[in-house]
Amino acid sequence: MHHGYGWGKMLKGCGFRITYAREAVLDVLNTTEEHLSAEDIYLLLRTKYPGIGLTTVYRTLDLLEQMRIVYRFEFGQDRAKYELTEVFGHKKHHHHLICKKCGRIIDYYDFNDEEKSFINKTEHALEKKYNFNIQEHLIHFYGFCPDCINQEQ
Amino acid sequence: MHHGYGWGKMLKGCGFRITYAREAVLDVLNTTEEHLSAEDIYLLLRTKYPGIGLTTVYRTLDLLEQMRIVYRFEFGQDRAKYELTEVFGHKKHHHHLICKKCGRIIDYYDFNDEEKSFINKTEHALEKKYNFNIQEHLIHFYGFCPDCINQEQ
DNA sequence: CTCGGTGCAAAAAATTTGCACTCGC
DNA sequence: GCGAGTGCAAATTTTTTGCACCGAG
Repeated sequence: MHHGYGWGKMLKGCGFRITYAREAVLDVLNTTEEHLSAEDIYLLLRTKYPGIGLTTVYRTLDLLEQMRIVYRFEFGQDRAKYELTEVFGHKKHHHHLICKKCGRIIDYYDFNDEEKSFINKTEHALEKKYNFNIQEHLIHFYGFCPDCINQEQ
Repeated sequence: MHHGYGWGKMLKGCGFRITYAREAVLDVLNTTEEHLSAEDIYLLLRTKYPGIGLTTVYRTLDLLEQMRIVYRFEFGQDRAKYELTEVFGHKKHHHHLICKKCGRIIDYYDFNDEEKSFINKTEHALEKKYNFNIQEHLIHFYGFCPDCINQEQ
């Protein structure tokens, strides 16, 4: 059985074990394009990997977040959602466009060069000014998607 | 009694009433620089405006968010936090720098013209490409603050 | 005087914890 | 075999809802 994405090595290297539940969660995350909540993952698991509890999914996601294998996002009023980081998943770095009405989330990859240089510059300036060690950023645009614009309040 | 910030007119204009509880919540939001959770606001209220329940604070914040009088933020694992929007508060538009360890939040204003033009450009491009109507953006940088860098994991 | 707004208690929703059992190494 | 990892049930935490009463307009 191969843990093709490097997370196996990553966990082992930090003294954590490779378990059935962890494989299951990572398999689901690798197999979908969607942004999944802990419960979404739990429900998707159950066919292929029966016997895993929701508690374990939460605990696994916490661990994976700490290991920087997944990102945890909070979009709007919903529950937290997770996706693999660039290093461990197959999605490149992207930002989000979120519909305030229906909650639809679009990953967008455009504008990257400009964006990258802007972000780097800002990060450096902030690190210097506030003496912070910046590790990541979050850029979300909120609005109404085409389907919701019509029936907008 | 004057509702000096325009929110009175705003609420009335939309058919909502000016109440003791709403004044109380808005007074607290106006009086602090901090990012406050519903419960923070509830606790701060109690001295000056006794008798208001936490439920009402939640309901008031929901209303104010819908009226675009407050922003609702979710930073990290914490509960949601609120602050007045530019139009109704005394803070200008800003972004956030957040410590992943202690949760400290810094508002920074010193993003330059470059940042503004980058954001505008991006918003327009996204609106065109995805047919979205974009209303706001959220930019957060996450890292470790000076106090936490030392004892970092 | 009439609803919209409110307090309280109770429910729901999301996540975390305690504990005995299991399984990776 | 030892201890990290797990499932289950129960607890917590945060937010929402039901309902009778109150007060703004």
